[in-house]
Amino acid sequence: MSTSRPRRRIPEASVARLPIYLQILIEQADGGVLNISSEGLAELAGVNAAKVRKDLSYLGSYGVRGVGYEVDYLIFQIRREMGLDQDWPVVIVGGGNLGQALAGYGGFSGRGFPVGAIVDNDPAKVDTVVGGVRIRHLDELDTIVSGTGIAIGVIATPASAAQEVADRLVAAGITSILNFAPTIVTAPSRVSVRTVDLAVELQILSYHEQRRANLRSGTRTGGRGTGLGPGSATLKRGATA
Amino acid sequence: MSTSRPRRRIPEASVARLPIYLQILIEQADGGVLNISSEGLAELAGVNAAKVRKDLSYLGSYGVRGVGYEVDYLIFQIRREMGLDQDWPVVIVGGGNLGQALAGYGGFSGRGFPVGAIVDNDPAKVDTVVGGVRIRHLDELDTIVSGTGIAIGVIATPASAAQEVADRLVAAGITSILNFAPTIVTAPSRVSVRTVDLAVELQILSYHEQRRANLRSGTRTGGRGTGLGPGSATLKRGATA
DNA sequence: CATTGTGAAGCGTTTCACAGCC
DNA sequence: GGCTGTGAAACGCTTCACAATG
Repeated sequence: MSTSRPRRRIPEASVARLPIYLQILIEQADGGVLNISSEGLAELAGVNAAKVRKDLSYLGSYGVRGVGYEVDYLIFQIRREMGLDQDWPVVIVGGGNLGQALAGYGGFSGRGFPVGAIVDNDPAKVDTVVGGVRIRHLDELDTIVSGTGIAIGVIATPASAAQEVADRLVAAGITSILNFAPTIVTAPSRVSVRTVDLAVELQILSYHEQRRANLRSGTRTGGRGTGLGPGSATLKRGATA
Repeated sequence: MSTSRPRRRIPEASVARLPIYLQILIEQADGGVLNISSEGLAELAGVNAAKVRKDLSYLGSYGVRGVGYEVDYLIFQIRREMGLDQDWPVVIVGGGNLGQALAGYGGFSGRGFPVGAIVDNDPAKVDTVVGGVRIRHLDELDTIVSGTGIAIGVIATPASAAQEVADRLVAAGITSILNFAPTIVTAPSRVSVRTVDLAVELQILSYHEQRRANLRSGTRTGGRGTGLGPGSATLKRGATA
């Protein structure tokens, strides 16, 4: 019974929004809402209604003209299309601050990504328990991956270790990587890599913040003029922890 | 003379990449590299060289034909344009797992975003110390913001509290919000909001993971795990053809 | 007749390709 | 000669607008 098949390729921009719709739809379903229009969903998601319709159209024609979409059915379809009708256990590499937070944070397990394993190369961390999972040694990665079929690795190490860790994850058979280290990691094209750099997000905000400040004061900030010398740019060199 | 500001608006897509170039340039400078070509920078950033040149051109004409870009000078210019020639202290709302990790994570303070304050509404958490900062009560937000001039708020609460927290941040005078709660938060247009939903990132990976699995086998693998994930959707409705 | 699904226009981003300059 | 800076082409995403339809 091949349940599969609207196998068209969904544009990346839409793929990034479907989880957001899903989240909203689940909330609505919990609240007892049975149907929703593209307009209503758009409002809740903070986007344009036409965009919602186009996004949903990539899943198939699951709406009813004049009525809207059946919430439960849409949830089912998005889950199926996104591969969220199964759990995807992850292995977290790095038992430091961030790794511990990720392991303890219910947001992973609660949404279908249970923490299957945590590894670290620091013997002092090995065998401590975080979020109910015992930290194992990085060298056990191969065993863990082949033994559990885990497909997704999360890098929560310092930037300096990230590429090596990525290489080891790939060698162990991981096919998707979520990288929280503030550095680019590369992998063979068969492996998906996404990098989330928390400081980059703040830096983007900083740009807008600064731009508003400049607009308010009308003129350019007198501050540092022609200064060729990074006299002040010598500030903190990122001691990426 | 007159190094007046290149007051043009930088496209968002470029704004999002400049911090990445900056990171790389700082590493290069630390390694003693004095000059870099768009080609070299592109390689390190994992993007196309023309893109690098176009991105940098929004800052002004800071390259030298036939030679490349002076690393230190470029660092200085990107910092200036992004508003990173000053620190932007942040206030973290939520002293739970994620809030603690963010506070302890050197990646914020180390890159110009020191944690100026942490607040929580749980009396049990108030006065505990995280990452060297004492948690204060949420109600002190106004005092904190007006007293310190903090402009950026980080939401690290459960989804259910996020919108209310956002409202309070805005009321307190915050003008940029980085939201880690898995929900949309809205704010007046004068306030910048960015949402980082860690589970969404994993869900995007899931899509690609699942897509690869389907391509390999043609039909859906039974896989491990639960048939239907968490949540309440029980309704399935017939085949999907 | 409210609302979907979708061609087509509009717009921002990426990439090409080469003139301009050191 | 080598590399930047940038018009122009190509691309992908968003939005419009409306015919299709339960």
